[in-house]
Amino acid sequence: MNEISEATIHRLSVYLRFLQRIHVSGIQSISSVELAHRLNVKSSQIRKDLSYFGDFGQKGVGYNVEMLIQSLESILNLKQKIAVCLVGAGHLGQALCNYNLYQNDNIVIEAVFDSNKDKIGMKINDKCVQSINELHNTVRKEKIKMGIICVPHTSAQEVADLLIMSGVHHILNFAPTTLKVPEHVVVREMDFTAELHSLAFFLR
Amino acid sequence: MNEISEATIHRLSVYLRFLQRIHVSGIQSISSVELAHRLNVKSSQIRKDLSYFGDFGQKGVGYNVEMLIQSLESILNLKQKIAVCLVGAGHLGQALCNYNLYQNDNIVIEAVFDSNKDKIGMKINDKCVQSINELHNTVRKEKIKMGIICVPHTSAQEVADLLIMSGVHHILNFAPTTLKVPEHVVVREMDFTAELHSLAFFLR
DNA sequence: TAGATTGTTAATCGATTAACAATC
DNA sequence: TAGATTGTTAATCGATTAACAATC
Repeated sequence: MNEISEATIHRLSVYLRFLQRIHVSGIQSISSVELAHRLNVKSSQIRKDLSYFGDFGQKGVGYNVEMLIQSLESILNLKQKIAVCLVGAGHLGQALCNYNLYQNDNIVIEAVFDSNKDKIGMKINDKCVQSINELHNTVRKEKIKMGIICVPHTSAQEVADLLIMSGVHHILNFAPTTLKVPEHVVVREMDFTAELHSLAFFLR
Repeated sequence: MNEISEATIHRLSVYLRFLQRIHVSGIQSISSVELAHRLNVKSSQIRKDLSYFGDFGQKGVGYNVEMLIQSLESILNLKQKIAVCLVGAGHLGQALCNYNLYQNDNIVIEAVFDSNKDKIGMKINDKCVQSINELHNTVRKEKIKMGIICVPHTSAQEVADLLIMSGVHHILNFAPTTLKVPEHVVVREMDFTAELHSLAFFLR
């Protein structure tokens, strides 16, 4: 089997989101051409992405929306609850906590940490902000699998090291800095600044 | 000349950020090998990325940090002020407004819009939240070139259309939805959910 | 001069796309 | 059966990397 690319996985998530929405609005079947048209990709791209994981369509007919949603959720590991922690309860961290409310999936922020004494004990979206010193214990107790870093860039590496030491090997990094991590750790960078710079470049 | 890829531009921004930091700490020269090591890329990647735009290094010596910063800022169009507007003054929008304070570049949020009457008139980081009805006029008056969308996914397309109609053709979209835009419009998606799903996939 | 490092070429690698046989 | 659409192959396209001559 060929390696599954990050780009493919990213698109599967986009497909899933769209399918969930049309499912709610009552659409029961869709073709790769129609899906491609709505999501600005090529239909062959969609069929290829799906083909890495199985046969989900029916020739001459298309895909059953409900069934494809189930399959994608299963592929993406979204059938079981995934406990996540968030480090850094500043503006962005608080926004992300609240944002999560809108999601209809099983990825749940179970703990929020900060190093600032003024923030500790504060309630955000029903979660009490804990001291970063609690991180190691809470991660174990709550079986936390993923970490979201929303601290200033000056402490992001330190936080990443702490997460990894505590057994969290899947990290979403909002801090504007490049993290150094061991090979087995998976990091995704949400690089707001780089995207703005890229837009600036294309202004001409 | 070959097409410059989006990936290259993204990396230039990452290089720039790192160089700015080491410049502050007094480092005056760096080689592509050292830079590559710190930023988890290959040194030949860095040299190739730069080669699209000119010769910035000195053989046998490396790159002058100050000079390379100037060159990258110029390439990325960051020498002049770029006026940006933000649509959607919810938690995320507010966080981004404040976040911007930390940036040392010329990309400045000049206006904030919302459709919610309770939000209009509110002050965020010294900017008064304006009604979305003002968008068209303010964009012209303030010469706004880029838009950041932070509204719920249900109104994101509508906001994108309004921005484009008002002359804003460079959009950073934080709403979890795929926008349909004309070919000449540049959109970057900050897809928080897709990144989380991608991490979920790699949990195994 | 010897050592270091660039800029660039050519090779490699991987991802996207078109095309079509299979089949509902 | 005729029309539609999948799953998959092979071709294309583009991006990354290794290697090295040039040169500081």
